[in-house]
Amino acid sequence: MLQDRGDLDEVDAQIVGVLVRDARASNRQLARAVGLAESTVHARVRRLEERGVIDGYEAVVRQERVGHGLQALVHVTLRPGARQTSITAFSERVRALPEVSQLFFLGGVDDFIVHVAVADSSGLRRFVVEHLSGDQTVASTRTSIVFDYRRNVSTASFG
Amino acid sequence: MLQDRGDLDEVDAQIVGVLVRDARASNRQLARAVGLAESTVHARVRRLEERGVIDGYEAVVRQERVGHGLQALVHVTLRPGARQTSITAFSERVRALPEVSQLFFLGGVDDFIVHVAVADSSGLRRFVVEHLSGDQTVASTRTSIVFDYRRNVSTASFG
DNA sequence: GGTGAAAACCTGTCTTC
DNA sequence: GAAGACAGGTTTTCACC
Repeated sequence: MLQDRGDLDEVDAQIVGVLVRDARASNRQLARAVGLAESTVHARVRRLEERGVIDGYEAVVRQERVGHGLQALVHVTLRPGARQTSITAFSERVRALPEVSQLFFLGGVDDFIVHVAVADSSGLRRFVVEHLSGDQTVASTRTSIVFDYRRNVSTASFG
Repeated sequence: MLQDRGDLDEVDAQIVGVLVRDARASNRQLARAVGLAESTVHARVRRLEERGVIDGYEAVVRQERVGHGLQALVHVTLRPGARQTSITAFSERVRALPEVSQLFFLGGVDDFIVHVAVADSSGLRRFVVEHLSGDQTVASTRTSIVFDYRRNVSTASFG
């Protein structure tokens, strides 16, 4: 895997732009979009994957349609004495929990923000108590309900 | 689009589980994974899309490889008098900005948390000043650097 | 890098159960 | 719902530019 950053040319940027919006776009669609041959865009997509610019392709699931009607952000502060190892351990453990959809490790007042999707408020309470407050390394938590959540697949970043 | 929630059967849950991890999995791969015929999983995937369980397919881009070396979460509080309309307007405007990768609308102390990806700290400062602090409806902001960010594509949620 | 062409493979639809 | 079969599209490789 090479180590270049931010040097996507026009065409790569366009390709990424299409794939971010539709991971299943065919090479033919991509070829039309950028004005090159199918085999060429195919090679470029592969290079983007190899370089790690494209890190994978995921289906977007509406959590509320899978019985996860409630989302929350939980701010977590670890105990002041927490070592590197306990931070890593906490992070690894939490991130493996099925309720967790995202984990941010932060600089600032809070050490982590955990984005969770659960069935209802009792599921949320159970999650926080069992997996966060109950952890020895956790000093405090603060939970905010997510009313609305938007992931951006904005046009502007990529051609 | 039907309106059922959380009633995925075993097979649908497995299919979703595979597609969340690899949006480009073929019907053949899915068929093998769940032990049914290709045409059958094909029909099931379509139903999942129609029901809105699967909301789309996106390529995952490593922002740091596209010249966006710095990510931050910006907590935003709007002015107390902010009306429904100004909240909506703020949300729509911010979410369309190319630096914004996610927007959470919250209940609690903060009204919004904005996840941004920018080139560097001066880009971050510019973003916050120009698009957030500068907004009439914004009362205050608090910015935290994201040291590490994990999106979860955990096995456990889906069979 | 880019290309067209060929082979292997996959999707989408239809018919049947 | 599930399955096999088929036509048309798509991916992948390759020899050539």
